[in-house]
Amino acid sequence: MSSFSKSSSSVLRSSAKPRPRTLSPSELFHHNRRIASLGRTGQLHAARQLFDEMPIRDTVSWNAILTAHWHNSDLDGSKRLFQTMPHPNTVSWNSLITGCFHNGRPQEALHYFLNMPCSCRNVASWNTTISGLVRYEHWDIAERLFLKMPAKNVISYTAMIDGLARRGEVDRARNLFDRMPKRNTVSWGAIISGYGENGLFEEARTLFNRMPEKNLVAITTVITGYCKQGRVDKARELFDGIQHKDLICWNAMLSGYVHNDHPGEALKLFIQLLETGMKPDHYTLIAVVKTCSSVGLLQQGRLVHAYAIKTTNWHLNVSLCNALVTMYSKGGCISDSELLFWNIHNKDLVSWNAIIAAFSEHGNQEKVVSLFNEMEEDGITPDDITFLSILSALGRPAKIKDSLNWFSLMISKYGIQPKAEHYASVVDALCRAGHLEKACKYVGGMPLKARNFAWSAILAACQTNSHVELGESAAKKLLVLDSENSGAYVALSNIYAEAGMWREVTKVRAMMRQNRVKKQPGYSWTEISGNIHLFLVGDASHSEIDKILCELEKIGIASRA
DNA sequence: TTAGGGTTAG
Repeated sequence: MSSFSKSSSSVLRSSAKPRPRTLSPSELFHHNRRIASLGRTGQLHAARQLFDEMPIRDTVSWNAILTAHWHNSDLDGSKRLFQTMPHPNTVSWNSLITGCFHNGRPQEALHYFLNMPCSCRNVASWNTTISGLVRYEHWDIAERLFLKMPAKNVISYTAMIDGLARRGEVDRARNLFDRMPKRNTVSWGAIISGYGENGLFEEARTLFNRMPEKNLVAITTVITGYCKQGRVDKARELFDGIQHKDLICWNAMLSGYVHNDHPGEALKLFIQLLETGMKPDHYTLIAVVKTCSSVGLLQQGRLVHAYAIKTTNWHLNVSLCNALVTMYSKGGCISDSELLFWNIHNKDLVSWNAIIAAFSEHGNQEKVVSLFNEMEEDGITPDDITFLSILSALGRPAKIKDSLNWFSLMISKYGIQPKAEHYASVVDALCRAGHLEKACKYVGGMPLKARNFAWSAILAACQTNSHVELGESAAKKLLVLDSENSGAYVALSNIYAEAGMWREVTKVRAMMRQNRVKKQPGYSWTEISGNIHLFLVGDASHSEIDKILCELEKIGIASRA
């Protein structure tokens, strides 16, 4: 009865053409393709509507809608479809496994793989599972499956090579590469990238030279390798030689400039990229935001933020948000930083580290600690970088007891091995609190690698406290570790000058000349209405220097004399 | 319709 009334009312309501009761094979094919494409482009609702309205469906239609659901973060929807679909095939199982991996559920993916009928498994099922496990760093199970799989193809070998290299076992990866029956450009790319990831740039370059057909992916890997070595000019040479560059390649060069502190080149390259008509993605924008961050171009950074909001319809990438949180903080706008942070839907460890570092740099100790607690309540486990921000915050103003407590908590409760920077933060706190002797004793118990930072902190403290004797000893220890440390010479010379020990000042300067040490001049800059104003110590070349000095005099930090 | 390599954030 109800079905009768439903259909009759729809007949009465609709003046449109009656819905066809079947589809031709070609129509079915096109409907299936449309569902897949809508699913891939984030239009799950439209995909589902089309699927629901289809008078007939085949397994391909079911697989397409199943994939569309997990593609749009609805893994449970995919699972329901899988249970109700009439004839699940190998592709249905494989798609579900892929969906589990894509939605952060590697255990479930493995469960489906192990429970699928053996007759149903094909080489893609094995490969999907192995590469997914590798992505989640479940190395041992991945390797066990690889050894167990009945017929390996070039994709299986490549997935395993990638896995071994990511695990840091690049020699084993190379061994597998040498033994694999057939190689293609992807396998070559995987091993070259593996060497690059492990910092073995020479090996990467040698293999690249031997590669039979050098494609864009391999060239991009080598560009990244050069940039990681700091050889941006070599990277640029390679980049300029590419005829048809894609966006990833542009992004690699761009972030190479950013990481090597060449903001001017980065911005020039970004403009060139825009001139090609290519549309920047979040990788591009992260590089630009970092550039703005490093040179204080807050207004331009805001424009990038607005552009990202507009082009993604507010679905901002989390890494880009993290970079923006840092940018606003470095630009002095901590409130914008915080506002943006709380609006990130899927905050990750880096997001929390970014906001904690922001408040740490702004000297807000209470906020740093309260954010740390909220982070834990949110189920995020802190890492060494989180603790670095906390320790750094507790040094200004110095809270010795807290600093030492957090330091031991980091080791005992969280199992994090302190790095040089952590020790340096504690030493810095001790120095700032005036406990210079205690700080020196503390350095004695530190690993050798960490001492460089620590002696620098002590030396700086000696300078502010005019502690000549300790300063001398700290500088000597630092210079034994790093004879070209210009900061050490300058600090020592300043300590002597402050104490009126001019003969010693002359000696230090002579030592600097002898060791050919040069002090890099320190610049500062600010951005006003899009113009950059650059300042150097003792520099009076600014067009409005008189006004500037007048203002500085008013606030008591300069004299026009 | 399912599987492998290159560019990210603190």
